[in-house]
Amino acid sequence: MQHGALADLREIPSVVGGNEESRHGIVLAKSLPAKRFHIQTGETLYSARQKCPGLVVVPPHYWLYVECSNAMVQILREYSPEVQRFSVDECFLDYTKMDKHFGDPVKVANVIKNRIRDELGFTVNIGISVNKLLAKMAGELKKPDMVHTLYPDEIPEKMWPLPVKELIMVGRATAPKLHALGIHTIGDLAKCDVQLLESKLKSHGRLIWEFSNGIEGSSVRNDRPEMKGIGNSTTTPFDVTDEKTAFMFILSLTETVAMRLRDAGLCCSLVAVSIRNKDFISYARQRKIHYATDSTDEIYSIAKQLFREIWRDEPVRHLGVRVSALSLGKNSQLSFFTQKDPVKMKALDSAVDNIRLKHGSRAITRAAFAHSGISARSGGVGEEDYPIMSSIL
DNA sequence: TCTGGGGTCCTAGGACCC
DNA sequence: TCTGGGGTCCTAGGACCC
Repeated sequence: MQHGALADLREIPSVVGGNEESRHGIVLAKSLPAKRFHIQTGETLYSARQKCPGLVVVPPHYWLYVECSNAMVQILREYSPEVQRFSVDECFLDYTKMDKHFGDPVKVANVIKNRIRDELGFTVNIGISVNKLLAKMAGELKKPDMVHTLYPDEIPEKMWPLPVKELIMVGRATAPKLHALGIHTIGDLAKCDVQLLESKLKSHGRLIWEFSNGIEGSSVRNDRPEMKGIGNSTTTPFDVTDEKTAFMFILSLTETVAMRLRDAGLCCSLVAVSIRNKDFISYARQRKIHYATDSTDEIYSIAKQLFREIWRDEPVRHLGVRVSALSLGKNSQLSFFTQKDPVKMKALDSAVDNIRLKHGSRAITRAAFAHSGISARSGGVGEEDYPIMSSIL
């Protein structure tokens, strides 16, 4: 709207959606008017259009969302030093003792909400309570542009009547199991016998029972949690039926993963490859390596082995490469067994990284991709070129 | 013109050790 | 005609979040 768009996507049935031609055709986000047609995030654009002919579909602009997210966090930090990013569009803010400086939390929440709307141009919901779980549930109440409280004494009135699937951590698999036990609302869950839930759902049963009673005690962490793994995956634009083509996609994914790994200053000791076939069956294989590496070539070579070991010689629609068991890059243990000179490999990776950082990721690519019709780098949500990675969230 | 991509955590089973 | 118990590490798969 700030750039002169004619229609406000928020006021018409509209969705942000992926590109159907490249088999990315799902709903990523929806407007409230689109929601009234029962369009759901994650469903196919095809099905969304059936529910709402004339639906407006626009492509995503991930880096715009990141910029907006950063601007929002900047405002939040004015009101508390303890702000935890939960996702690109959600934060937790610890207001403990901050009322001495800024006053009543509900009043301040309204000020913050209005500032974000007026200064940044988008609306937010703010939920207030005594812990993160209840604050989050409060934020999910009526939208848009609202402030809600959900204090413990308000739980029976505001949270218990909701369908149990609205509770965080009750998803596609748990909801039907709860329904089978006669549990349909969050209130039903809260009044259910914990022992019974624990026997049916193990520790998850106790967790969601506690949540349904508003019990949750984690703190708002300002620092970013330690990264556990880095992965990229992609739905291929066409079914892959031969190993050679699969290896090209795996290489392009490995390029992204390894660059992110080096950008974060880390090495990995575990490599995993995942496959989804044309019937949507997924499987994966992982291997622990007894040294740590951040080399594109080394990760690629392990990923190729893993693919060979599991591929069922069938049409593939999705491929993924993921590294974990991360350690600090400095002083990394060199392997006795790699054929190539590790010092030279490191220098090569670092030279390529620097060229891409300076001149864009397309400035230098492997010759294998030339005229192949396959992107030399894949993974990531961005339609645009990646600038650099770990610095964002 | 069917069905995305990036994560974390938990559980179960097998191999191996003493 | 038999066959423990405690532990760690590794792999596969599933569930959840946004």
